[in-house]
Amino acid sequence: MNLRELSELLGLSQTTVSRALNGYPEVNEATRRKVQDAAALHNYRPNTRAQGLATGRAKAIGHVIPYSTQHEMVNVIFADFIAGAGETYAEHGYDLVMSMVSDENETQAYRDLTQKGSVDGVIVHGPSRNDQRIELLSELGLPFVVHGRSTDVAIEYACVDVNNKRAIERATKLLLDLGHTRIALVNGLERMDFALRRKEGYLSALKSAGIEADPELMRSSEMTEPFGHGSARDMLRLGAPPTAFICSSIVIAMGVRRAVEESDLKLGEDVSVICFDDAISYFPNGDGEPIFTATRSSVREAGRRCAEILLAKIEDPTTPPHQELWEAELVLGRSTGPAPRP
Amino acid sequence: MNLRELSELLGLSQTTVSRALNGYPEVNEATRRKVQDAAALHNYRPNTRAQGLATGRAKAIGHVIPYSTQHEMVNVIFADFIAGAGETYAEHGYDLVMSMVSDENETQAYRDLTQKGSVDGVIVHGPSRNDQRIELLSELGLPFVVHGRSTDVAIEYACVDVNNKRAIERATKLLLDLGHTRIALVNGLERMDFALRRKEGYLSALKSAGIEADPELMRSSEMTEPFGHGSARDMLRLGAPPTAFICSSIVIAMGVRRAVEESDLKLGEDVSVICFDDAISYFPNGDGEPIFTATRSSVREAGRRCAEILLAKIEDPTTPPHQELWEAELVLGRSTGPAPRP
DNA sequence: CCGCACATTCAAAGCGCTTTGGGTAACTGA
DNA sequence: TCAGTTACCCAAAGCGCTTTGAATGTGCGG
Repeated sequence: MNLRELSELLGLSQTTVSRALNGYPEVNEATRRKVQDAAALHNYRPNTRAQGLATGRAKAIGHVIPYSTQHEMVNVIFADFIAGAGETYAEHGYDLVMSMVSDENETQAYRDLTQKGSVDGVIVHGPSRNDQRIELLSELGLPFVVHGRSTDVAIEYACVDVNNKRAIERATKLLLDLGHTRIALVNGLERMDFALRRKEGYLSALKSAGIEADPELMRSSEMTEPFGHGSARDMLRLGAPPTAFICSSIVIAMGVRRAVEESDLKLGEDVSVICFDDAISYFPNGDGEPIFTATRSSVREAGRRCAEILLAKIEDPTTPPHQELWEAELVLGRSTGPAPRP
Repeated sequence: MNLRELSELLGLSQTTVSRALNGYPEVNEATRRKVQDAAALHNYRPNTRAQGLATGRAKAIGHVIPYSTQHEMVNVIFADFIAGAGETYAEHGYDLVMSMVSDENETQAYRDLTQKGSVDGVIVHGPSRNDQRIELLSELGLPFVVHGRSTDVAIEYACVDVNNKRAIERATKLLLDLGHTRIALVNGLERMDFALRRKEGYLSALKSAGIEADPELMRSSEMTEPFGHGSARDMLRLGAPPTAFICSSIVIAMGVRRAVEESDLKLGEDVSVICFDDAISYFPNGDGEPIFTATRSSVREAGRRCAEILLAKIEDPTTPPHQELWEAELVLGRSTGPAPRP
């Protein structure tokens, strides 16, 4: 059933039917009612492509996901973000289109997306320092919101980010206050902006305490469980092992915990762990009392918020770039305790 | 730059330009070259919506994701599946569109998708027993592939599934052979077809060994870490605790391990664990020797395969529904050992 | 030199929708 | 009664592409 058929059925023009359904005022309420009923009855839904072609809007938001053996973009965190954003899209009648592209084609992918007109805007994931995509997108004039931030970018852009530096600074401070001096940082890939900022926070807290950072206690990589495990295992074998770990993700923390337990050490006693908890739905940080002491900020909520900001920007392109910086809460769990006596 | 502009620029008709770019034979090779060069130079990309409207194909595959507080569809496993499917889509020039819908609207969502013509086909996720979506989709004539299977569905449909029953049957058998008799099953939601089949495998193996299933040793829920943890903790407190666990997911297994360690028991000695390992990229089952003994089947590979089958079906609608049943491999890790002497 | 086949190219219709720019009829006030 | 509104509805253009059907030019055998 398309518009023409429906209008013929009703003995009305396409114009009137279209207007009736889209809530325009210049149509009699009785007529509108009739049209709506008929539309519902025949399960009429306007063809998106035709509608898009006519209006110039795609009613869809793009998420460009580079795939490579280097870095897994489609991960646990991403999944939760998508879930949050997706709900918001749904509420506003937008679709989510994911474009997987091999890394080297990412730039082209944004160009294509704009040219092909298949989306009204995009979300930028996993910004690195001085991320080129931001400049590209503003140049292309495609509305976008960055999940995270990018240091050293001159342009004003919309984003939602957690105060990563502050969060990890506080976490480190807490461990220092508990008497720990050998504190390890098991971080995400340091070309990611969030990882850089977290490292800054870590370093800054150590510095304030007059402690020199030990390169042996800092690792960064893809945030998987085995990475956490391997890092902790190696570090715990050092001559002067750390008594505390800061992990950039709960997934890493789970790996660290495994290594701790394998070494017959007790979490929260012999070794303290604080992680950054993105409140991932499949890895809630315990059901009652949190397992890990953590800096917490819901990535799902971030997804929702990014979507809202982007949609607002699309509805009214004159809105200035909206930046939002969230403070993570520091919640106490069972994984931290005073530094063990030497 | 659109087709008209490009053709005017070249002094050719839109017809010729379109044909040149789409590889039709009735255009002079020299002309084609010129057109292609100009297109590349001006970064011309046909507008998807217009193209879709003209051809009747959307060049996009839909994934309908119900969101509810009941069940998290967008999870770790889903993310990896999407990654696999997405790569295949990309290779074939297809986009992936995700529609989030509240549960109760799922049926309508498929209807809408068909009507709106925004996708050429869909993937059905997480089929339950006698899943209504299958009938609906064949009725609607929208090509689809099911990831998993649905017991009690009369219609022939395309799917890619793992032999869940057989896999868990073998896993249970292994534990029985190792001398375990109190074997727990920590399963996914039993309205999911895969969970049902796994339970069948579990029960069938127990039965063959003449062991009666104990309801206290069977749990099923959303497959989160805390669920695994809680289940194992409770069961280990029983008068006759299990000496082995079968977990429907590596995520559950991680929770079980936590509970085991909290009880000061040793994994692979006091308690054995076998899990179903979907080879999720963020939770590889160890880097060298697997952590968990596991029945393994890559969900990402399944994503790829589902996509291929679906695209083939779309290219040639006459292809009969292709069903594919994979056997999971049973790989030995460090989490299993002989049953402890009582 | 003619007629025919073939190779190229083009104009125009159509995909299903929105929206512009009228129309027509009914209603208003003088 | 009549001009001026107002309310309602419509025909047609246009979004950017593909594709049908026709036109043009070219080369060939006769």
